Amino acid sequence: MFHKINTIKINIPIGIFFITFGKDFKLPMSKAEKTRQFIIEKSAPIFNMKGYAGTSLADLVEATGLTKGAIYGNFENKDEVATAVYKYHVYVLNKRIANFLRERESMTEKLKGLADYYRVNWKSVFEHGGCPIQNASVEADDNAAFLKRHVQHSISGWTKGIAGLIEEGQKKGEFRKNISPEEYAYTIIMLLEGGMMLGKIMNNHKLLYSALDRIDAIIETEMKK
Amino acid sequence: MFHKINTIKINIPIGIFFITFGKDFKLPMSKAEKTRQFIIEKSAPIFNMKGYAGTSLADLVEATGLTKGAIYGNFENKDEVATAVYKYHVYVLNKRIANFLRERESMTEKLKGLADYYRVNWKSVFEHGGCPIQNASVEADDNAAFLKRHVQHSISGWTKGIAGLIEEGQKKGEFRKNISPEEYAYTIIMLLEGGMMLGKIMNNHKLLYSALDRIDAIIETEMKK
Amino acid sequence: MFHKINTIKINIPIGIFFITFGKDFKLPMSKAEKTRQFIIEKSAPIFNMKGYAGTSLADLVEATGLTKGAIYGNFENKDEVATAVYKYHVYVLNKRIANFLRERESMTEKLKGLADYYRVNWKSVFEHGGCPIQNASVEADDNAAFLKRHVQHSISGWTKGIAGLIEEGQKKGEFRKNISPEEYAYTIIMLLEGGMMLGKIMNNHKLLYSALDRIDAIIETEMKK
Amino acid sequence: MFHKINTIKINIPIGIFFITFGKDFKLPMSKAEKTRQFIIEKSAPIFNMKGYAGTSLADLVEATGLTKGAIYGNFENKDEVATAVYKYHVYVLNKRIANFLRERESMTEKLKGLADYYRVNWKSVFEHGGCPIQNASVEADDNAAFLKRHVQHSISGWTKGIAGLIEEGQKKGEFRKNISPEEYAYTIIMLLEGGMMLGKIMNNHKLLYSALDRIDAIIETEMKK
DNA sequence: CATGAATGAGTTTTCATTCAT
DNA sequence: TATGAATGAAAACTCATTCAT
Repeated sequence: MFHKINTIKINIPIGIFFITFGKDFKLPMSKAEKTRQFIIEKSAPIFNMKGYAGTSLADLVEATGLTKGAIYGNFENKDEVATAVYKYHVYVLNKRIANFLRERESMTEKLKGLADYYRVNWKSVFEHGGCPIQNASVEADDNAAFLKRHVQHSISGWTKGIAGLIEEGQKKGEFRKNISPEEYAYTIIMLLEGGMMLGKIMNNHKLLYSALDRIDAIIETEMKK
Repeated sequence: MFHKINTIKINIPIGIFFITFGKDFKLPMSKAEKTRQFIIEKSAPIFNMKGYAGTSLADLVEATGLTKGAIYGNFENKDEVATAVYKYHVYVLNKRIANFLRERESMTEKLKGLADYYRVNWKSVFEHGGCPIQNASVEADDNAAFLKRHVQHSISGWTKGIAGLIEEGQKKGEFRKNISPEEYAYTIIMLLEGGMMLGKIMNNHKLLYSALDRIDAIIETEMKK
Repeated sequence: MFHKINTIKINIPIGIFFITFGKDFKLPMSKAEKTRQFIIEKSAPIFNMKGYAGTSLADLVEATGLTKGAIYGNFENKDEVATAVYKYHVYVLNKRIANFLRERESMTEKLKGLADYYRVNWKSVFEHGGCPIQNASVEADDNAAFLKRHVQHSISGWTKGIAGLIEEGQKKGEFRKNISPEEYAYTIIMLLEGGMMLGKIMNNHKLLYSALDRIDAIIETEMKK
Repeated sequence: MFHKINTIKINIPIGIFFITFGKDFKLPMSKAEKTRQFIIEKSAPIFNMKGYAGTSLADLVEATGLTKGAIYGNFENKDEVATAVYKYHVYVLNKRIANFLRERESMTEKLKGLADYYRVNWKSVFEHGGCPIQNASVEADDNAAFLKRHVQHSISGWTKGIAGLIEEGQKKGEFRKNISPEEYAYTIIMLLEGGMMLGKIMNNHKLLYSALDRIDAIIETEMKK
């Protein structure tokens, strides 16, 4: 569980990603923190499926079984719930991917593992409303402006994580030295998100797979030595 | 202007895209049709920026200067306005791209022109809320279900348009015969949408450009003979 | 058809009832009169089933196939339509009962025929919303005040019709001289309306029949010599 | 006051009527229950005078001094308010009649007391919109269908109450054994409702009295031994 | 700290009515 | 006279938020 995010920030590299939340350093959670976390976890799928504007406090009351008062006791307003939920989504995604990649050793394997993660988990992702970063990205841009900087931050983080992997691979001699790690990181993310979008709306995971295959091909033909 | 879309459907190939709206066959518009069209055009940017759930009838009243009654006199409900607006967005986008590509002769040029269109127009697209297909795609999937089939239809149409171009290029000997037109069409769309998403949320059109450049590279290295 | 009700009033005794509309003296109807009459006839069942407050102009538009403008061209407002419809209901009811009683010769037969009319026609009456006088009576009293005097007038008319029958029977020696025709008229109406109300709401026409049987019994035991 | 009607049902014979609400067993009311009851009591005369379709939420806001939100916090929708109000009307009517009859000992006296109740209270009943069962009966049948089963239920209840009285009288030797209690119960109700309807719309309580007198006469000549 | 109850401004939609054509 | 199109007020209902307890 993540908590105390406003008071204590600990950056621990887990696998490839720098996770901004404690892991082995969990402080015992106060009741308030537990409720806060409970609200976040129950609200997360709702926000991801209905969007920020489409989710009402009544939805959150239903999802949590708590009262509006309880929600407002733990969050200043709906924006703050949405923000916490968004951060939670990113945290969970990062952690899951980190776990998924942990046992892969070479950077090539780790990078390809990113695509594998979605090959394995596409169904669950589709069913829970798709990629939270994509959803937030599209809605935040004009309508839920308070989310924008968080989305930017998490995309930056993701980019840095992937670029770090590539750099590591360059150091280890797996990848060519003359490629831009950041540029390839962005390319991978674009394909991932583009594939996710098409696959989900068209009810056809093969479209996502096609994007993932292209990522593999890029690694194989453009990045590997 | 487009009108009579329900009664008279004329498929005219404009450039690469088959546009489903009259062109030289415009009937004189009734007052209702004019008002309907007026509402659609004034509402279009609002819906694209605020999303379906984020746009209220009061927003439409403000944008159009008409009364709620007038809007409900011309549309059955908010869904129907949103649907008409979405179709309008797709129509306009198709028409603009068709115009943009008109003078390009080879299929290679036309295909690359698609990327060029966004190189030229990214700013205006960003300012008006981004790609309407992307926006609708993300929101329609779970929250605005009534839009989903329209989004699917327009993505299919777009795919067919691009695939048709590639086939034509294959016939003309510009492109390799052993590639799948549809698969490459989807790849191009994914890169476009992925690049659009990243470029917009990060306030950095160079990220979009990077996707567009990769489209060019794919044409050059994988498609051309 | 009835028409010109505002300009020419002809009281003709048809059977027992004095009908306030022309019968053999129909003037040729103007187009406006025809439309007016058409609106009344099509609206009549709607008002009887949904009530005055529950019937909207949209309902009338749907029922008539005409436009709101057409309705407002022929009636000053919804009240006036409702009033005309109410009068029409009363007229039709009176006429039907008059027809039903025409061939009965003795006043006893005519009086019992009133009950018979409902024994025969209860189903159709139930299906079209029940007794229009009862409906209007209940609604007019507080909510549709403009109707009240018309309801009073028609109940008076109905009372006078029945009382007239009884008087005639007294003159002919069928009925006792010492009973009050008006009082018995009211009693018959009360039983009719009470039976109608119970029968309809309980979905049980036998309750209505029970009221009708009591009317017969009263005639037999209290009125007949 | 009545409350907890859904959780605890206590049937106590009060006079002739079995009342389905606690009497000496009142639990302390929660604030919500108090507000709910407050809304019901303030809304009751409005609904009885204006009818279901004719009563708007704004009317209820005005009558209660509460906000729409407060009303919707205590009732799911307008239907539910109307239903609760109808039940309240029936409850109050039953209780008042039960009180009125309490000290009468013989069943004959109780039965005649029913007519007496209206002889005494006709004015107040007229002023508050008439008989709520009649009003609901007429409107529920076609327009406010959700009320129909409640009206049927309360008419059944009323019938059973009166029939029970008659049976008791039969047992006690007051009434003839060969009459159908239920049939006479219905006859009494019909006369009551028919008289109420005529008396109210004609602004003439003597018409109601005439129905009440006939009830007395029926008891005297047909029921009593 | 959480609840229950309320607020008031907001939502979408429908109303009776009007009026230029 | 009838239509098509609009109005503006009102309809039912929901929203995010507050606060006494």
